[in-house]
Amino acid sequence: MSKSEAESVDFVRQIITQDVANKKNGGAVVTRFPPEPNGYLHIGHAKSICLNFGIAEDFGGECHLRLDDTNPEKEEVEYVESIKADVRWLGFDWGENQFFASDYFEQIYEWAVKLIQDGKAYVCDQTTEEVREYRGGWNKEGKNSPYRDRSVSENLDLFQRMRDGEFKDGEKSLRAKIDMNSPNMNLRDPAMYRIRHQHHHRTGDKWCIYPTYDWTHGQSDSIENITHSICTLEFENHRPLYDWYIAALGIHHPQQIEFARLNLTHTVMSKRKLLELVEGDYVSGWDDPRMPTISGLRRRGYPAAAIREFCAHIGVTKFNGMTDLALLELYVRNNLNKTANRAMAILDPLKVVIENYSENKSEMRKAVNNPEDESAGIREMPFSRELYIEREDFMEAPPKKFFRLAPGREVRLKNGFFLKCNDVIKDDDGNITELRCTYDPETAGGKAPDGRKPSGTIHWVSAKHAIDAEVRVYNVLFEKEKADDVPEGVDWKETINPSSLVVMNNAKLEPALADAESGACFQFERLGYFCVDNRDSKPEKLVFNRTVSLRDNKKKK
RNA sequence: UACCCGAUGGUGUAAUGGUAGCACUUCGGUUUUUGGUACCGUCAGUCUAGGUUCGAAUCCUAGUCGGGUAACCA
Repeated sequence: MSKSEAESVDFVRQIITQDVANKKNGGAVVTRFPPEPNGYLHIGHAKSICLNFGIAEDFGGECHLRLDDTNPEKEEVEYVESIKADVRWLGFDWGENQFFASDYFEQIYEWAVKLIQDGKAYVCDQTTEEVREYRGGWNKEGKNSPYRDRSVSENLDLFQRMRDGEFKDGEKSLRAKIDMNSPNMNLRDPAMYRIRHQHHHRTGDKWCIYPTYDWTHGQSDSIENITHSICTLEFENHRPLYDWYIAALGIHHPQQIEFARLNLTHTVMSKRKLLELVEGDYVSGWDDPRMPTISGLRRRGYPAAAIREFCAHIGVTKFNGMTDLALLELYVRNNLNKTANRAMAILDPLKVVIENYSENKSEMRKAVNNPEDESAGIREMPFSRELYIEREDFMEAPPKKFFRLAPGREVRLKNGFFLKCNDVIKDDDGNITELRCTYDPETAGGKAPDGRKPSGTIHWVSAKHAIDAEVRVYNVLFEKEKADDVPEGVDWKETINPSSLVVMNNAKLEPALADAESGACFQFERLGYFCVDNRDSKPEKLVFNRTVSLRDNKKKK
C-alpha cells in the first residue's frame, strides 16, 4: 500500500473521528451490519461488512450483526445461516453481538402505542390503492386520510385489535401522522405496521402485525446503542423519517450516514435478480462460481483476504460509480500469486511421443512449488516417453509472434528438457492427433551446453502418470459491462454469456494433485489459478474450478 | 415536472483555501525455465459559466450531466 493510500481516510471515518474527538456518545463507536435474511450475501455486502467491522476495529468499538427480519414473506433460516457463515468466512467476528430486529417486536409495539398516545400515529382503513392515491406525487399534493383524525382511544383500541388478529391482511395499517404535503414522499404519513397473517421464521405465529423497515431500523439501532448507522445511498431520503421517529420517541439518537453501494461490471447485484438466476436455473445455485455471492466467490476460489483488500482499495464515497471486475481479479491474482502452489495441468491434451526416450524408462523431475515462497519447497514430477501438452501450445504454421512448439522448432519443457518437434500425425479428417518429437538429454538443467535458447517454455504432464479431471473454466456471466442495461422489452437474462461455463472433461493433471483437498487453490502453470470444487469434486473424480486466468500479455509486444 | 445527493485522467480514489498525488489500465523497456511475477519509464484529470479571495478541485450562485425517491419491500 502506498503512503497516501495508508493515510487517506474515507468521509465516514472522518465524521466518526470528529465525533470521537468531540466526545459524542461518550466517545464510543458502535456500528452494525444489518442484512435482511432474504437471500445470500454478495460482494456488495462485503463492502458494507468491511466498512462497518473495519470501523469498529479502527476505533476500538464494536460491530453488531443484526438480521433485519421484519418481513416474514421473504425471510428464511437458511439465509440466516448463510449470512453468518459468509461474514465469518470474510474474517469478521461479531462476538456476542448477534441480534434480530424481531427481538425488539414487543418494544417497538410499545413505542407505537406511545406515538398513538402522543397523537403522532393513527390506524388507517385505506387500501394500498387508496393510500397511494391520497399520497399524491412529486407534483401532486397529498390529501389527508379520512381516518387521520381518529381519537387516541379509538386508535388504541383498533391497534390492539389489529394485534389480536381481528382484521384481515391489508384491512388496516398504522401510520405516522406527519405531513401529507411534504416534498419528501417518505414523510407523507408513512406506514408503521401492516397486517400479515404469516408465519415468521423466529417469532412463529405470535404476531400478525409486522413493523416496516422505517419504523424498525432506527429504533433497533437505538436499542443497541449504535452510534453510526451506515447504509447505502438510496436511504438518504429516509433519513428525515429515521430522525423523526427517534426524536418523537426521545430515545438515543444514532447518526445515519449513507455511502455509495458497489457496482461491478459484467455482473448483477440485486438480490431480486440473483434470486431469479437461481430459481430460473440459469446458474446451479446461490454458490454457483459465476455468482457474485460470497459463497459463489468462495467456491470459485477467491481468497477472503483478496476480497478485503479489494474493498479497502475501492474506498467509500457518495459517488455512484461502476467498478471494473478486473480490479477485483487483480487482488485475487496478487493474493494467489503469493500463496498458491504451482502445478502442471493440461486442459486440452495433445499427445507427444519422444522417439529417442526409451519405452520403459521414466524419471522424476524436480519442480519448485512456489517461486514467490521458498518455504513451499519442491516436488517431483514423473517424466516419460509419452507426454501431454496443451493443444494450443502447438501450431503447424505459426505466426511470427508465436513462441511455442511448431514443426522443426525447439521449446523447453518446464522443469524437463528441450523438446523438438519432427512430425505431425493426423487422422483422416486432418485433425492433429499426435506429435513425434525428440528431446535433448543434455538440457536437463533447462539450459543447453552449447548455449542455444529455445523459443519458449511450455508445461506438460507424463501421459502414463497423469490423473484425469474435470476442469470448469468460468468466464463473465454477462459480456456487457453494464449487465442489466438492456433495451426496452428485452429480458436482462437474455444477455447471459453462453460461454460463462466451459467444461474441460479430459483434463490431465500431474499426479501430485491426486490428494488435493476440497477448496485448495493452485496455479496451473501458464493457465491461471484453479481450486478444488467444494461441492462436486471426489477423490475418484477431481473437479477443479478456474478462479481466474493469469494475466495475458500475448497481444502486446 | 418536485425533492435529495453527487461530479477530479479510461477506472477506483487522495488533496478539507496554498505544488492536483496514488493504484489499476494504456504504451515502451529490463529481468525471467510461467507470454506469470518483479522492476523501470510513459500517456492521461479538477463538468460549464460567473463570483468571493493574494490564492479555488475545495467556498457562493446559476447551469449541465448522472444517480436516488411517489411498497402496507428492505
